[in-house]
Amino acid sequence: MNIGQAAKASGISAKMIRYYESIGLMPPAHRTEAGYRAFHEKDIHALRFIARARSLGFSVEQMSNLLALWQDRHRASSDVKAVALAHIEELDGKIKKLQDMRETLEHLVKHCHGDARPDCPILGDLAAESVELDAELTL
Amino acid sequence: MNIGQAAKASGISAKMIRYYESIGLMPPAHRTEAGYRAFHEKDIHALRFIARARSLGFSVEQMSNLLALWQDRHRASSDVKAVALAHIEELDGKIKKLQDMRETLEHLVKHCHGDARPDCPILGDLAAESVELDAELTL
DNA sequence: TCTGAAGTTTCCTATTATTGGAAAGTGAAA
DNA sequence: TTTCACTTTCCAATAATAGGAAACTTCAGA
Repeated sequence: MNIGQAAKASGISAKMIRYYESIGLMPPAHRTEAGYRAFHEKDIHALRFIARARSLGFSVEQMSNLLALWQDRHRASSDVKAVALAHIEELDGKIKKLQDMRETLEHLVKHCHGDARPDCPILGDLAAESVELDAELTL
Repeated sequence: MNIGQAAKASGISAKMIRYYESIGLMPPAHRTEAGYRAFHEKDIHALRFIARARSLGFSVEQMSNLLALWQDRHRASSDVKAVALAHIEELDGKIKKLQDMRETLEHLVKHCHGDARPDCPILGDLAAESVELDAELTL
């Protein structure tokens, strides 16, 4: 199987397959005599594993852990669960941050006329004198 | 005001202040005879504006728009509102994506014993044969 | 006035995951 | 044999930020 076919079969671009190999997430692929990478079923499985993990937002480093656990038949499911839970917390943190931003912005938008007049609380907020920072300066 | 003081007063690191200047988000700072950047109140205002916008998740490009609107006394508040609304949609998209990931992962975690045994539905899901991709290949 | 510390300058590097391109080589079919 | 699609490696770019090096400036203390 060439890299192009492996890409189609796994949903990971050829570029990224080479990249994952270069950083050691995937082991060096076998090669044909001419130097073409040759992928076997086992490799495709690993690539799909990676694709799925990526779609769940795992970083390359986390995927590296997951792959190691996956390939260790004697892993404890608690180890896997720990990685997953840590990732959930990470996701929660990001979600919270985005929701906070969204809320603030929503609030500002609600108070903006949104007409031809120039006065706008959104810009007003952005330009507000930040008293807190001044306070910090005097600490 | 030196760059270090400007950094403290605005909450933006000296590195980033130079960066924002280099990409044109901030106009070139005035210079002392020795070549040190000299910041005035007006600059600090702009930097704080940027800091606030950053904290709301606006990208450099969006901030560039907002700054232009801010400095245009005749802007229509509807223009500002449009930028903000577009950003809210962007945030919503990101939030949704993260929540979807979180949900899937939460579901998997719930079904994982999390003990010393090796069987784990999390890895099971990651390693699952992806039938959809095969189907796509035959299109 | 000299000296040293702290601040500043520019330039280069790295990060993360991904995409793009160029130049050269390979595969396969007509 | 030509041609087209594919592959190879290498280099560059993205967005926002951080780190460091070498050279220069400022300023306070001796």
